Amino acid sequence: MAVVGPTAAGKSDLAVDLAEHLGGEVVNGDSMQVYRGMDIGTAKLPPAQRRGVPHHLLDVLEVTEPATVAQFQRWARAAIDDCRARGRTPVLVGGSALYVRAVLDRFEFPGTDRAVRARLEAELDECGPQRMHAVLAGRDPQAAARILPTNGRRIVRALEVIELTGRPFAASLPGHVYFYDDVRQLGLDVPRPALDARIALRVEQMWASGFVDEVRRLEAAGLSRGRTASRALGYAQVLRFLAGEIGEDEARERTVTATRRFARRQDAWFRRDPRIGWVRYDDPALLTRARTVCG
RNA sequence: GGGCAGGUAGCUCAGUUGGUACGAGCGUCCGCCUGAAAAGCGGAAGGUCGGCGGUUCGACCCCGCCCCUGCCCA
Repeated sequence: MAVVGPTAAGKSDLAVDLAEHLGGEVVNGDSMQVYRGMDIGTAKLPPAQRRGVPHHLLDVLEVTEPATVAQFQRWARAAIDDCRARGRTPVLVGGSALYVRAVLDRFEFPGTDRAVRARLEAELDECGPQRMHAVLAGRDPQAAARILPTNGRRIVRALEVIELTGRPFAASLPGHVYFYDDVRQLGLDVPRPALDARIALRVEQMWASGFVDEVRRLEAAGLSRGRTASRALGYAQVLRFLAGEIGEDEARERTVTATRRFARRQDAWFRRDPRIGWVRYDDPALLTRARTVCG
């Protein structure tokens, strides 16, 4: 069972409800809640609100460690297998669309290599994306055609994969085909205006709950050195505030707008997946409907 | 009542010494996305340039009046 949808839609609570009703356990499907200490800013469900339902893949990384989809895929599948082996229904919950798909769908990630990656990134810095794209076009015209010449990140990864595997890089997502036999996906549908209001409220509550102090603590533990964690919504903005680059109010406002944009991107990912059964976030019979979707 | 500053995209503002608004940031909408994905990248829609009149071949840019906003003086 998977619960997806944009941020601030109420996925975490619903996941606990479902897990209780299904006799299951929650598997986190959120790219940032995997970090220990990143609690307020990721709206991680506090232990007290988990009502005794086991949660997997929360707090498994230090903020200085990079997170990757491929590693997450292995962990999540292991957690899912573990639940099933014990006869418990895994409820994957999260808004990181790529993470969720990587777990649920037939996704295979070609390997990576620190040295190769570092070299290509250095080249990108020197030559710029346009010239790297030209190189890619020479090695894999198909991939080059699918990747914009301005997107340095994707160009580098494509070149890395080609170099490591000696094969062309697909450069496009696989189809919506499940890796598991019986998967149900529930999407929480929140109309834009309501979503925007919830995001604004959430950010306000984050600040009121001591978010800035949380970031300050994590920064002391090396947050800004973390390649992945330092980019998290809110954390990135507060780090800039702590560095004196912007004011605190500006950091908060930017967190709101960046989160709004993120929510729209999430929505775009999930809306495209025809397998998701949508339920209004404010449906009075939310749980009943959700259980219907569960089959 | 007088003076000054300003009224240009949904918002904040740039801009043209008079010749089709080059706009920018934010917002909005849409798309892409395979080891950083709460990341990265792309595209689109939006303006009768406050109103009316005048000068001019031609005004958003000049002149007059009016309206609105802010500040200052009475």
